[in-house]
Amino acid sequence: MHEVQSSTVKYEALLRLLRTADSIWNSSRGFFQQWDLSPAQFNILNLLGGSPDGMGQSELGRKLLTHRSNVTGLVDRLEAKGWVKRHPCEGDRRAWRVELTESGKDLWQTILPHYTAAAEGVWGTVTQGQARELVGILAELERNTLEWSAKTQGDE
Amino acid sequence: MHEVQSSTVKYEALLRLLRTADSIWNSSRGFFQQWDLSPAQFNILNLLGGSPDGMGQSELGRKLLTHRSNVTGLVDRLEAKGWVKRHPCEGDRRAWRVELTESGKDLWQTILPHYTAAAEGVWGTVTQGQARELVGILAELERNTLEWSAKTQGDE
DNA sequence: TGGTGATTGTTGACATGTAAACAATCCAGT
DNA sequence: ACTGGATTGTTTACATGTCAACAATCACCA
Repeated sequence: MHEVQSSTVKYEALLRLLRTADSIWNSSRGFFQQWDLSPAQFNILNLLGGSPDGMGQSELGRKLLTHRSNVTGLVDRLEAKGWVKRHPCEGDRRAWRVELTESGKDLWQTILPHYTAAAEGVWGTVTQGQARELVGILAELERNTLEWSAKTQGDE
Repeated sequence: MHEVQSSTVKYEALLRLLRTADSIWNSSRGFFQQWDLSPAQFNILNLLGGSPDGMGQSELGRKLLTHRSNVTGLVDRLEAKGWVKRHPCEGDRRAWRVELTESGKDLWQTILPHYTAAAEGVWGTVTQGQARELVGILAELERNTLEWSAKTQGDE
């Protein structure tokens, strides 16, 4: 049995990566459901929770790798539920500062420990060292992806 | 400097995993665009390309980790473009066999080498051995995710 | 001051995704 | 043969995502 073609291994490893991420994302849906949140909505809460001064919608979009037009609807729905509020942004009349409301902060604080515990559980017997190494590889993948996509398609 | 809390490292590694997958998926959109395909549509072609006898829609959904109701629309659009065709399924009058058309096969064969080359490029300096190790960790993550989600939410 | 180009959030059209409900059909056990 | 439970694909309603176009505003420079 000779060495398997590198291209095949890497091609399948890439599919596996996408599949695993999909799997985790999907099962997180059931997890957040108990607080009537979608994974995407929680990501916004989580980002705002670490940002006492709030954040503009375009900035939210950049950090979550999603288009700003998508942020509009996400913030709309979170605002309707009372977890989040739009404030006018001093010094820029185009923009909003999106901030957690008091109950939004409470909700975030409630969820956070459950969330980190669940994340811990997903790793199971994988050691912290392995996790660190994985992060290193992921960083390289992301770098190459962006580089390659800039080369082929330009910046916008 | 003491050891960083394991929970923090693993929590962030998980976010990183999701983010990297998102990044790759997004830039693949630009890649497939040159053949007027979305990533999701290509995944269907790719699955059917390796399945000479075609596949039922529910089966497609299971392999792509997506709901069967979503497959309906994906196959509709691929059929409208002529890459794919629904045949009645012998022995089961509820189901379709979805198969590539001749031009669908051609398209798949055209894209495949570009696709594997791009996948290769994304890995950059990451060795095949590292890729294999990463696959092992991903498998464990997926196993734990499913296990945990079955425990918390039941099977359906 | 005025003009030009970039950035902000929104909208509309559409693709992709979930979930529940539905009719048709299959299947297993009686 | 029949009944009950599972599975198939579709439909509907809705959340999430992309993209292009838009008006308002900002930032900078001549």
